[in-house]
Amino acid sequence: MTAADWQSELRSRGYRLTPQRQLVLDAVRELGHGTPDEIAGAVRAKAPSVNLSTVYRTLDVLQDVGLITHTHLGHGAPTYHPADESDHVHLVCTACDDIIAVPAEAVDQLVGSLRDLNGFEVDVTHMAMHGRCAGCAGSDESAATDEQERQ
Amino acid sequence: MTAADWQSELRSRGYRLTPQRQLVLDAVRELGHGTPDEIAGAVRAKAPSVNLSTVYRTLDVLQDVGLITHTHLGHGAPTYHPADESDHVHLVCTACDDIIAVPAEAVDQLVGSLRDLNGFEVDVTHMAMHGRCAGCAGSDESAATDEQERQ
DNA sequence: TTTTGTGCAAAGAGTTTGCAGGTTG
DNA sequence: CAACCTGCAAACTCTTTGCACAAAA
Repeated sequence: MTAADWQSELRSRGYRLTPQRQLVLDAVRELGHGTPDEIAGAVRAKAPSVNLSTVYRTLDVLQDVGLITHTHLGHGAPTYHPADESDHVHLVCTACDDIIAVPAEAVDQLVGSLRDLNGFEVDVTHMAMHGRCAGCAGSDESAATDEQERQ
Repeated sequence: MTAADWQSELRSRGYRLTPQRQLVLDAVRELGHGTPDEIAGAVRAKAPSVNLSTVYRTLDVLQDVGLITHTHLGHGAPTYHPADESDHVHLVCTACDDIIAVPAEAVDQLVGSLRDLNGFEVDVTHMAMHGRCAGCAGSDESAATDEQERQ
């Protein structure tokens, strides 16, 4: 998407073009993915005066316009990323906290069957799926289960 | 599970039996599912002096012992429920906030294919799946997409 | 020049933690 | 009576909001 594109995207929805909005969008694209806090950090590297609350408000605007989206990996802050990024599902290992991205096609069957059975249109990218990765599922079951996990 | 069962479950793990732990477990079973706050409310109906932080600590203990588990429906507080409850996946509609429970068997194929492809053992009950329910997916697409959703 | 956006500070939800005193085994 | 648990208050993370001023159209 070119600069003109996102600018007109904002304008057509009644939003104004501000340097802060450009900076936040740039930061999300630079980082690829990041929490509001990380994004604010990247923005502040260029413009130290930009406030955190502005970052939050701007993320909402950019999301409303459809330029970015967010995913919940767990209990913490969500991660924002450009909306045009290839769709993928996040698998979070509750034992080692590793995050694995798998192409959305891997869960096409699931999406299809939920649509057929319940008419429910799942957005698999919005919430991560939790479980145990290959390494942790194979190794000592009980030890890993004992770990603190508030996710 | 009988009273003796959960008592020995706690004891065998080195935990002590306290009235607070009994009350919290009872509350979770009574409610079927509830947030820490709701559970605290139910507990306080019987014992007003029980502190919220005790409820949090107790939920951790009961979960560690395997008597209860929790599910994340979205951005807010998690919901705790008895561990022996029949497994189901939660579908959360981002348009109308409706929550639909579907049997875990409905996603068996997904679990199987992720295990085969990545060796990843998904716990489908831990995180809800977001999307649009039959009613909302069918009706006015754009209007619903405009809604505020921070989940 | 009207409307929208920003910075700041304060407040809000949800959760954790240090500590002194109380309870369990 | 030793180890553990609880209540309380404070702190912490993440996010939202009211308001006065600044900037965009």
